[in-house]
Amino acid sequence: MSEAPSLQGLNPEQKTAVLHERGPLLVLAGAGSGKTRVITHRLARLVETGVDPRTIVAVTFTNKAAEEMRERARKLLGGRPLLSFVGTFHSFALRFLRRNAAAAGLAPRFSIADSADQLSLVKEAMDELGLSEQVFTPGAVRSRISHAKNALLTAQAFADSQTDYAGERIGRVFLLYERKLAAAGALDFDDLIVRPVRLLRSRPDLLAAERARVRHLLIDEYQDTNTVQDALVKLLGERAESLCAVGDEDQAIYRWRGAEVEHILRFDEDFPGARIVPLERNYRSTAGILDAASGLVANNRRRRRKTLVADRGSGPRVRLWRFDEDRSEAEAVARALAERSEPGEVAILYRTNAQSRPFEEELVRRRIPYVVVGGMKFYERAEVKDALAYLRLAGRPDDDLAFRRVVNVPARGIGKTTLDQLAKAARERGVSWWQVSGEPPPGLTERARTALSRFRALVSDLAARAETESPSALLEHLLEATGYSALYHGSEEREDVARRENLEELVSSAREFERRSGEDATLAEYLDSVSLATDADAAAGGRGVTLSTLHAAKGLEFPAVFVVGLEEGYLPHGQSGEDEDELEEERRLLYVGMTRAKDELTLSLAARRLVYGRVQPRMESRFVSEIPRESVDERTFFASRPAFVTTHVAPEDESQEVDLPGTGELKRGRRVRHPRYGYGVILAQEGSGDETRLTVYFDRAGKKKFVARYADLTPA
DNA sequence: CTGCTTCACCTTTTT
DNA sequence: GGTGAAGCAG
Repeated sequence: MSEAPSLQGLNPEQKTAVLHERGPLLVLAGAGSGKTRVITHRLARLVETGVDPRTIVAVTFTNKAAEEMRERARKLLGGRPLLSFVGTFHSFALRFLRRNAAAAGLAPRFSIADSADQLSLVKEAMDELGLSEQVFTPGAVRSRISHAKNALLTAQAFADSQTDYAGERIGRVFLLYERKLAAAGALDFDDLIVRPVRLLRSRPDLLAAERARVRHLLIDEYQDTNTVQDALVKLLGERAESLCAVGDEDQAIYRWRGAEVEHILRFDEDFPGARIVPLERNYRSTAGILDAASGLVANNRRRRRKTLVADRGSGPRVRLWRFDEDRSEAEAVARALAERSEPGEVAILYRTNAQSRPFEEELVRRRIPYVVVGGMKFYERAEVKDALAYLRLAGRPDDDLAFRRVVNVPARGIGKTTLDQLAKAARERGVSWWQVSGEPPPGLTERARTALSRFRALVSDLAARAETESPSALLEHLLEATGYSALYHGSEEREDVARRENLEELVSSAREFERRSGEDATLAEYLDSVSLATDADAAAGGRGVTLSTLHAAKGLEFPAVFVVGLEEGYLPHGQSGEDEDELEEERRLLYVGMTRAKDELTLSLAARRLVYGRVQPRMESRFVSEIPRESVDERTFFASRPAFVTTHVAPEDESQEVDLPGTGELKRGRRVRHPRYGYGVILAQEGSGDETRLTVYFDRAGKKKFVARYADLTPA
C-alpha cells in the first residue's frame, strides 16, 4: 500500500507539518528546507482528506508564488482543478471587498490606485495646501501615509496625534489625499487590506460569515506580514480549524514596507498552544555555500537561534572576486557564465534595479539570452496605462484617475487651462470629472466645449460596448476609436515600434485572461487582475540568464548564482541608515541572495563604478568580512593598465584612452556635447589650464576648435 | 494648445 | 545615464 501523493517524498518534520490537524501551526522553514513543498503538500492533503476545498485559503506575497503553489498542488491531486483560493493577500482582500462593497461603503466598481496614482494625488494635495516640495518630497509623504495606514491609523487619527510642524502638515496632506481618493472612487494598495480589517472588526455578522468561508488558512512568508496583514490573519485564523504559517525570520526583507519580524517571533504568544515545527535540513545548497551564508546571518541578533544542516555534499567554496571597475566585473561574470551550457541555470543578483545595465550590455554583446525580473514593468509603461485607463473609463466613467489620464491623450485640444477649470468645478460641486464634463463650467471656450463633448461621446460608446464585448475586443476597438493607435502608426522610431508591440502584447494578455477564466470573463475581473499584476510574470528560470534584484529573487533557486556589487552603499544600501535593525535587514538580504545558489556561488565587487554617469570610488561591503574565511576562495582581478577606459576614438582604433581621476573631464578621446554643434569627440588638446585649446570632431558639424574655458562643452 | 528643449533630481527594495 | 517637470517658441 503506497502513501498518498501528498505524503510522498517528505522528511519526518515536513510530514509532521503536513499532517498537523487542528489549531495553529508555525513552520520555521530555513532557506532551502522545503517550505513550498510543505505548504503545497499540506494544501493537497487537506483536500485529499475530504475538506471542502472552497474553505481552504492559501495566501502568498506574490502572484508568481501563488501560481506555482496552485500548479504544484493541482499536480499532487492528480490534475483536478483546485477550487481553493490561492493568491496574494491583496487579491484575497480585494475579493472580499468586491463581495462586501456596499457594507464597506464603497462604490460598487471602485478602482485601485497604483503607486503612480498615489504619488500624483499626494502631489496634488501638497500643491493645494501650498506645501513646498522642498520640505517633504511627495515620496516621503506617501511613505508616511502608507505606514500610518499599515498601523491601522485613520487619516483623522493620524492628524490628531501629530504635534510637530512636519507631522501636522503631513496629517493635512493625508486627510486631503483620502478625500481625493474617495472622490475618485479608488482605493490604494494599503486600503485593500485595511478596509476588510476595519469592516470585519466592526461587523460581527460579516466576521462570522467570513470565518465560515475560511476554515483552513495557510500563510506563506509569514515573516513579511505587516501589522494589518497580521490583524487579518488573526481575525480569520483564531477560529479556523487550522492555521498554518510558514516563514523564516532570517529571510525577512520587507521591514521598509511595514513588515515586522515580531509577528513570526511572537506567533506562539498570539496563538496560544501553537505547534512549532522547525525545518532545519537544507536540500538546496552545497555545504560551502550554506556555511558562508549561515556564518553571515549569524551576525544578526534579532533571530531565533538555529542551525541549518546541509543535506548535500561539500561542493566548491564560495568565490569572492574583486575588480578594479564595474566593466571588468560585468565582463568576468559574463565570461564565467558563458562557459556554462545552460544560461537558464544562472542568476545575477543585485541590490537595485539600476545595477542590471552593465550586465545586460555584456550579455547582449555575447549574445547570451537573459530575462530581467521586474525592472521597467510592463503594466507601468505609459501606453499600457493609457489603454487601461480607457478600459477603466468604459467600465466606470466616473473613474477620475482614468479620466484625467486620457482625457487629452491623444491630444484633442483639452489643455491645462480647461483641465484646471474642470478640476475646480469638480471640487466645488463634489462630483466626478465625468459629471462636470457633462455640464462644463461657463468659463470654457467653445473649442474646449466641443472637444469635451466629443470625448464624452467616445467614452459613452465605449461604455455601451463594454456591456456586450469581451475585454480584449473592447481593447482592440478602443485603440482604434480613440485614435491611440494612430499616434504610433507607421513610425519606424524604436520607441514607437516598442509601444505598438506593448499594446499588442496587452491585447493578447487580455485574450489569455479570457481563455483562462472562461466564457464569462468580465471587464471588472480583468481590470482587477491587471491592477494586482506586477511584473508580467516574467517567470525566472526560463531560457536565459536571470537578472534580478535580491528582493525579487526570494523563493527562487539556481545552480549558479552571482551576487554582484558587494559594496558599501549597495549592501548595506546607502539609504538604509546605520541603525542595527536596518543593517540586519540588509544582511538578511544578502543572506537571501546567497542561499538561492545550489552548486556555485560567486560574490563580486568593484573598486570603482559608474554611478549616475560619474565614476565613483567604492568600498568593500562590511558584510564580506563577516563571511567565514574558510568557506571563501578570494581572487583579485586588477587590470595592469590604468583604470578608466573611456570611449573609443574611432571604431577602427581599438587602443583605449586613459583618463586618470581628477585630471579634468576634457581629454583626447572623450565624447562631448556642445549646445550648438551637438555630439562630438575630442581629437586634440593643446596647452593647459585656462589656455587649453581643444579640437573637436562633431558628428554633424565636422571639425571645430575651441578655447576650453569658453566653450560650453560637457562630457557626453 | 502643442511640441520641443532644458534642467533638476534621481534610486532602494514591491503588493 | 535617464526621466519627468517646467519653460518657451510657434
